[in-house]
Amino acid sequence: MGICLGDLWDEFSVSDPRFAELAGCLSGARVLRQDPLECLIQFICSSNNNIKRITQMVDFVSKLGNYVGEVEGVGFYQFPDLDRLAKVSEEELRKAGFGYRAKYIRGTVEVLQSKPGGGVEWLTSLRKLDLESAIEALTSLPGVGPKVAACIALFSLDQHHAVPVDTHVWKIATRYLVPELAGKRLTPKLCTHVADAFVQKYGKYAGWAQTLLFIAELPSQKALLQSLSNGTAKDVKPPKIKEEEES
DNA sequence: CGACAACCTTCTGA
DNA sequence: ATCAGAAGGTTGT
Repeated sequence: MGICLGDLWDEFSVSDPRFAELAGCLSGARVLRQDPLECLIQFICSSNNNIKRITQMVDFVSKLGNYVGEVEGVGFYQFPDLDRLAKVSEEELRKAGFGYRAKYIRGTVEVLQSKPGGGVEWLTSLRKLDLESAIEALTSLPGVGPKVAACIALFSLDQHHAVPVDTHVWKIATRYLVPELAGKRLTPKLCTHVADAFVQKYGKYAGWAQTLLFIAELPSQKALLQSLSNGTAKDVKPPKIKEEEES
């Protein structure tokens, strides 16, 4: 029954030689099956944003939930439920640095709360829909466009062939998958086109393929991959420490 | 449909 | 030191 992770990477490697080298270094990579509400809120935070700030924002939301415990000096919290999230005002979120995403979160929480059978139940029920319907439902939420919807579908709704197309994936795609589109600007239509191309090439687990290609492209991973192939992993430079001001 | 500006904030590179 | 530009997009026109 279950498909083995190794088999999956091998399968991708057959249809794409580039995978062979990547899968060697990142063979343990996998796609999480996140809690849908947590995933939704997190990816609303991610839009037009950088990883560092996204992390701060997600930390803020997490700490609204119940404290679970501490591991190696790091505190952990239960992700807040819908009712808890509903108690946070747009202003509080803005003060916490959410910017215009504050009203997206507010709006989405409100829409979810208005769902007859319950917002979380509604979200979870999207697992039973086909990808297109799930995306359509998700994009009805404020702050959720095609990219964020695809992320939620892939990372929490069992839609393994959902392919989130953002600026990174677009660059990857125009380099390896659809070179004829290089130079063009990313429109919603081309978004779909790229996603389809991924599915055509990698099949029903296309989202997993996209994820591996994507993380291999992250600067942090690139440095690591580079050092691994050089055998200089121990020479990776530590992150730069902020200089103190003299006054 | 496609193009384009606006949107919060933080960080980076020239 | 300063400042445009980008950062895992979405929305409205």
